[in-house]
Amino acid sequence: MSTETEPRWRRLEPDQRREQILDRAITLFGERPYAEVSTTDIARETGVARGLINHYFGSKRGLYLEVVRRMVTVPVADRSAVPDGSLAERVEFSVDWLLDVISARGKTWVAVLGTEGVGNDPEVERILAEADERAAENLVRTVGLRDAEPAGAELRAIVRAFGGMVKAAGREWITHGTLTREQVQLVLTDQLTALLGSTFPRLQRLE
Amino acid sequence: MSTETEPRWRRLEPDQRREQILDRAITLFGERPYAEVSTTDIARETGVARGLINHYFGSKRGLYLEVVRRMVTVPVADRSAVPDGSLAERVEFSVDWLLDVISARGKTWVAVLGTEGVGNDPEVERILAEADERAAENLVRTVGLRDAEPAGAELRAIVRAFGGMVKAAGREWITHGTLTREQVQLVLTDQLTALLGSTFPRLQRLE
DNA sequence: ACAGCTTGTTGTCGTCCTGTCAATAGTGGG
DNA sequence: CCCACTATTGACAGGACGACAACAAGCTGT
Repeated sequence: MSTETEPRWRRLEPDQRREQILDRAITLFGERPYAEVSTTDIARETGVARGLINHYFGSKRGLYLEVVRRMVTVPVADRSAVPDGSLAERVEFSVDWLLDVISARGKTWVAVLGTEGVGNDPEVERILAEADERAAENLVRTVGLRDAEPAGAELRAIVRAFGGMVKAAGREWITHGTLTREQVQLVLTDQLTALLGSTFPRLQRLE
Repeated sequence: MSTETEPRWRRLEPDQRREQILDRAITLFGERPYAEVSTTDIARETGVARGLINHYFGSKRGLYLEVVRRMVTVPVADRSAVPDGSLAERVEFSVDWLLDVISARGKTWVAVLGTEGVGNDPEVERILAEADERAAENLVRTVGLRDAEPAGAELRAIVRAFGGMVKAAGREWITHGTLTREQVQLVLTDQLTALLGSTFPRLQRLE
């Protein structure tokens, strides 16, 4: 009779375990509001002791911030595929690429950026602001406008504002189904073209 | 020696007490994230027993939903002051009115709509969706477009999307100070004019 | 003025959640 | 094969939330 010394738990690399917990947390935080998700739930579903969460992330809040950080990280566009044509063409390409990203994340993306709520949270705000900034910079470069040109700050600001419309339009498309992808594509392309080609120059003259 | 029988607590009208608690809750939820605000805090600052909160709002979550509902309620535009001129003029007027509203709420408004986070909360989402819808309807009427015209649903959808840019632009102006009110005014007016006058007609032809 | 009654308000109790920490047990290296 | 390292556990203490029964403020009718 072989004495089965089956271990009660496996010892993993810190990064692996960390990732494991983070994965479950992303799912759960995407399903219910913050307060409704207990660290006990996350631990049980991950199959680890609750204390391990605190060990890796410090606190429930720390884990939450990691989730947010992970979810809002937007991939960088492959700039080699950007056409050399007119502004309108480059804008069209960029918008299409943006919608691809949104489409790929689907409902998960909505669970992140779809819900706004009351509750001043400086940390979360900072994370989201940085993500927006990166996305805006990325878009500006992809479209081919010089970031270093005068009034670059204003340019990025209005592109960030445009980002707000991208999110809202994405929600109309993905969650509510009130607009088709083609319609969203048309609206955003039109708007961004007008913003960069017509409004932005006038904005500089305004000062 | 007059026996001072000073009551330990005053008995208020339900509506008054409710309002009192709600006021403090709005302040506190605006300062810290949901989990950091305890009902004990709210009760202490309001000067009532903690149990009273549960009596009036059922649960902490119930109180929170009331706060959200209260904060996102957008006033209705006074339509008698709307000019009869061209689309561009009416748009300009509407945007100016919108910025007045935002300006009046200031930092409080930002505390509400500024923070997005992870956490799928159907209730909150519904409240915000309804508020967006009302704001969109309101804007459409103010600008003078017939709501009943064909493709009214699409029209409201893209106006709701535009609302996302209004919020984001408002944040740039109010919190970050990266845009002036005049700049925001110009951007939003331009964008909305293009959206309604040029993009929307093409959108209908798309189907 | 006073007793009675309505109901706004309190305080406590049980349950659950979170953060800390010492103890435990996988497991790779010597 | 065994030991040291450390990933992981389990228990403990403080605190938060929701439920509920008891209490008292203040109006009402006499």
